[in-house]
Amino acid sequence: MNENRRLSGEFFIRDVLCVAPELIGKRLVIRYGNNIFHKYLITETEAYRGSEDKACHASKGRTIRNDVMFQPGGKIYVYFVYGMYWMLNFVTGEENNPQAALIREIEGYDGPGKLTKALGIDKSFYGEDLTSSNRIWVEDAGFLPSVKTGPRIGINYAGEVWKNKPWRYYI
DNA sequence: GTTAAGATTCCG
DNA sequence: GGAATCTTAACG
Repeated sequence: MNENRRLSGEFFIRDVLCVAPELIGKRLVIRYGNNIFHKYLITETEAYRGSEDKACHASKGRTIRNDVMFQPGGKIYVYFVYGMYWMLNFVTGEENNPQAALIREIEGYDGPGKLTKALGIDKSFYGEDLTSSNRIWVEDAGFLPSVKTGPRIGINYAGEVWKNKPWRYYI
Protein backbone atom coordinates (compact mmCIF):
# COMPACT_ATOMS: atom_id res chain seq x y z
CA MET A 1 0.00 0.00 0.00
CA ASN A 2 1.10 3.49 -0.71
CA GLU A 3 0.58 4.90 2.76
CA ASN A 4 2.03 8.31 1.96
CA ARG A 5 -1.05 9.20 -0.07
CA ARG A 6 -3.39 8.64 2.87
CA LEU A 7 -5.33 11.76 3.80
CA SER A 8 -4.36 13.02 7.25
CA GLY A 9 -6.21 14.83 9.98
CA GLU A 10 -5.26 18.13 8.41
CA PHE A 11 -7.46 17.28 5.45
CA PHE A 12 -10.51 16.45 7.54
CA ILE A 13 -10.22 19.07 10.27
CA ARG A 14 -11.50 21.87 8.06
CA ASP A 15 -14.94 23.18 7.17
CA VAL A 16 -17.09 20.49 5.61
CA LEU A 17 -17.82 22.83 2.70
CA CYS A 18 -14.10 22.55 1.86
CA VAL A 19 -13.71 18.86 2.60
CA ALA A 20 -16.85 17.45 0.93
CA PRO A 21 -16.08 18.72 -2.60
CA GLU A 22 -12.42 17.73 -2.27
CA LEU A 23 -13.39 14.17 -1.42
CA ILE A 24 -14.66 13.81 -4.98
CA GLY A 25 -12.07 11.91 -6.99
CA LYS A 26 -10.32 10.52 -3.91
CA ARG A 27 -10.01 6.79 -3.30
CA LEU A 28 -11.74 4.96 -0.47
CA VAL A 29 -9.57 2.02 0.58
CA ILE A 30 -10.95 -0.91 2.53
CA ARG A 31 -9.07 -3.95 3.79
CA TYR A 32 -10.84 -7.29 3.51
CA GLY A 33 -8.01 -9.58 4.52
CA ASN A 34 -4.32 -9.64 5.39
CA ASN A 35 -3.32 -8.54 1.91
CA ILE A 36 -6.64 -7.88 0.26
CA PHE A 37 -7.38 -4.21 -0.33
CA HIS A 38 -10.14 -2.73 -2.43
CA LYS A 39 -10.13 0.83 -3.73
CA TYR A 40 -13.18 2.78 -4.81
CA LEU A 41 -13.32 6.19 -6.47
CA ILE A 42 -15.58 8.58 -4.59
CA THR A 43 -17.95 10.21 -7.08
CA GLU A 44 -20.63 11.93 -4.99
CA THR A 45 -20.80 13.46 -1.50
CA GLU A 46 -23.04 15.77 0.50
CA ALA A 47 -22.15 18.24 3.25
CA TYR A 48 -24.00 18.32 6.58
CA ARG A 49 -22.90 21.32 8.50
CA GLY A 50 -23.27 22.05 12.17
CA SER A 51 -26.06 22.53 14.66
CA GLU A 52 -27.80 25.19 12.53
CA ASP A 53 -28.25 22.93 9.52
CA LYS A 54 -31.75 21.51 9.98
CA ALA A 55 -30.86 18.61 7.71
CA CYS A 56 -27.92 17.64 9.92
CA HIS A 57 -28.60 15.09 12.63
CA ALA A 58 -26.55 17.20 15.03
CA SER A 59 -29.09 20.06 14.77
CA LYS A 60 -31.04 18.41 17.59
CA GLY A 61 -28.10 18.42 19.95
CA ARG A 62 -25.50 15.89 20.93
CA THR A 63 -26.87 12.36 21.26
CA ILE A 64 -25.50 8.85 21.47
CA ARG A 65 -26.24 8.47 17.78
CA ASN A 66 -24.38 11.52 16.49
CA ASP A 67 -21.76 11.87 19.21
CA VAL A 68 -18.88 11.19 16.84
CA MET A 69 -19.81 14.24 14.75
CA PHE A 70 -18.81 16.43 17.69
CA GLN A 71 -15.35 14.93 17.70
CA PRO A 72 -12.45 16.25 15.59
CA GLY A 73 -12.59 15.43 11.85
CA GLY A 74 -11.24 12.19 10.45
CA LYS A 75 -13.64 9.79 12.14
CA ILE A 76 -16.37 7.72 10.52
CA TYR A 77 -20.04 8.35 11.29
CA VAL A 78 -22.37 5.53 10.33
CA TYR A 79 -26.06 5.33 11.10
CA PHE A 80 -29.01 3.13 10.24
CA VAL A 81 -32.13 4.41 8.45
CA TYR A 82 -35.44 3.04 7.19
CA GLY A 83 -34.72 -0.23 8.95
CA MET A 84 -32.53 -1.35 6.07
CA TYR A 85 -29.58 0.78 5.18
CA TRP A 86 -26.37 2.01 6.73
CA MET A 87 -25.13 5.45 5.71
CA LEU A 88 -21.42 6.20 5.53
CA ASN A 89 -20.14 9.63 6.56
CA PHE A 90 -16.75 11.18 7.25
CA VAL A 91 -16.65 13.57 10.19
CA THR A 92 -15.03 16.92 9.42
CA GLY A 93 -14.24 20.15 11.22
CA GLU A 94 -12.87 20.77 14.67
CA GLU A 95 -14.04 19.34 17.99
CA ASN A 96 -17.51 20.54 19.08
CA ASN A 97 -18.24 21.72 15.55
CA PRO A 98 -20.51 18.92 14.33
CA GLN A 99 -20.04 18.40 10.61
CA ALA A 100 -19.97 15.39 8.34
CA ALA A 101 -19.68 14.52 4.67
CA LEU A 102 -22.09 11.85 3.49
CA ILE A 103 -20.65 9.46 0.92
CA ARG A 104 -23.55 9.17 -1.51
CA GLU A 105 -21.84 7.33 -4.33
CA ILE A 106 -18.65 5.52 -5.23
CA GLU A 107 -17.58 4.19 -8.58
CA GLY A 108 -19.73 1.19 -9.45
CA TYR A 109 -22.26 1.61 -6.65
CA ASP A 110 -24.81 4.38 -7.19
CA GLY A 111 -26.50 5.05 -3.88
CA PRO A 112 -25.49 5.52 -0.24
CA GLY A 113 -27.49 2.49 0.88
CA LYS A 114 -26.12 0.22 -1.81
CA LEU A 115 -22.49 1.16 -1.40
CA THR A 116 -22.43 0.38 2.32
CA LYS A 117 -24.08 -2.96 1.64
CA ALA A 118 -21.51 -3.73 -1.05
CA LEU A 119 -18.59 -2.66 1.13
CA GLY A 120 -19.81 -4.35 4.28
CA ILE A 121 -20.04 -1.10 6.22
CA ASP A 122 -22.00 -1.46 9.44
CA LYS A 123 -22.07 -0.26 13.02
CA SER A 124 -18.63 -1.74 13.71
CA PHE A 125 -17.21 1.15 11.68
CA TYR A 126 -18.80 3.79 13.90
CA GLY A 127 -16.06 6.06 15.26
CA GLU A 128 -13.33 4.40 13.21
CA ASP A 129 -10.39 6.78 12.69
CA LEU A 130 -9.60 7.25 9.00
CA THR A 131 -6.16 8.61 9.79
CA SER A 132 -4.99 5.60 11.83
CA SER A 133 -7.26 2.64 11.00
CA ASN A 134 -5.63 -0.34 9.33
CA ARG A 135 -8.81 -1.43 7.55
CA ILE A 136 -10.27 1.73 6.03
CA TRP A 137 -8.94 5.07 4.92
CA VAL A 138 -8.96 7.58 2.06
CA GLU A 139 -6.06 8.39 -0.22
CA ASP A 140 -5.30 10.95 -2.92
CA ALA A 141 -5.75 9.61 -6.42
CA GLY A 142 -3.36 12.16 -7.87
CA PHE A 143 -5.80 14.17 -9.93
CA LEU A 144 -8.47 16.83 -9.50
CA PRO A 145 -11.78 16.17 -11.26
CA SER A 146 -14.25 18.89 -12.20
CA VAL A 147 -16.89 18.95 -9.47
CA LYS A 148 -20.54 19.86 -9.99
CA THR A 149 -22.93 20.95 -7.26
CA GLY A 150 -26.64 20.60 -6.60
CA PRO A 151 -29.23 20.53 -3.79
CA ARG A 152 -29.06 17.73 -1.28
CA ILE A 153 -31.38 14.74 -1.59
CA GLY A 154 -33.90 13.19 0.78
CA ILE A 155 -34.17 16.04 3.26
CA ASN A 156 -37.57 17.58 2.52
CA TYR A 157 -38.19 17.78 6.26
CA ALA A 158 -35.38 20.32 6.68
CA GLY A 159 -37.36 23.29 5.31
CA GLU A 160 -36.92 25.44 2.22
CA VAL A 161 -33.78 27.27 3.33
CA TRP A 162 -31.68 24.21 4.15
CA LYS A 163 -33.25 21.94 1.56
CA ASN A 164 -32.07 24.20 -1.26
CA LYS A 165 -28.45 24.59 -0.15
CA PRO A 166 -26.20 23.45 -3.03
CA TRP A 167 -24.22 21.15 -0.77
CA ARG A 168 -24.23 18.04 -2.95
CA TYR A 169 -21.06 17.47 -4.91
CA TYR A 170 -20.55 15.07 -7.79
CA ILE A 171 -18.57 14.45 -10.94
C1' DG B 1 -43.26 1.31 27.64
C1' DT B 2 -45.10 3.26 23.38
C1' DT B 3 -44.88 5.78 19.18
C1' DA B 4 -43.49 8.50 15.13
C1' DA B 5 -40.34 9.26 11.54
C1' DG B 6 -36.21 8.82 8.81
C1' DA B 7 -29.40 11.76 4.81
C1' DT B 8 -33.13 4.83 1.01
C1' DT B 9 -34.28 1.43 -2.22
C1' DC B 10 -37.19 -1.69 -4.73
C1' DC B 11 -41.49 -2.98 -6.66
C1' DG B 12 -46.01 -2.10 -8.92
C1' DG C 1 -46.84 6.19 -5.25
C1' DG C 2 -46.06 2.85 -1.30
C1' DA C 3 -44.08 -0.72 1.41
C1' DA C 4 -40.16 -2.81 3.78
C1' DT C 5 -38.10 -2.70 8.40
C1' DC C 6 -35.65 -1.09 12.77
C1' DT C 7 -33.03 2.23 15.39
C1' DT C 8 -33.31 6.47 17.66
C1' DA C 9 -35.55 10.02 20.13
C1' DA C 10 -39.41 12.17 22.11
C1' DC C 11 -42.98 11.56 24.72
C1' DG C 12 -45.79 9.74 28.98
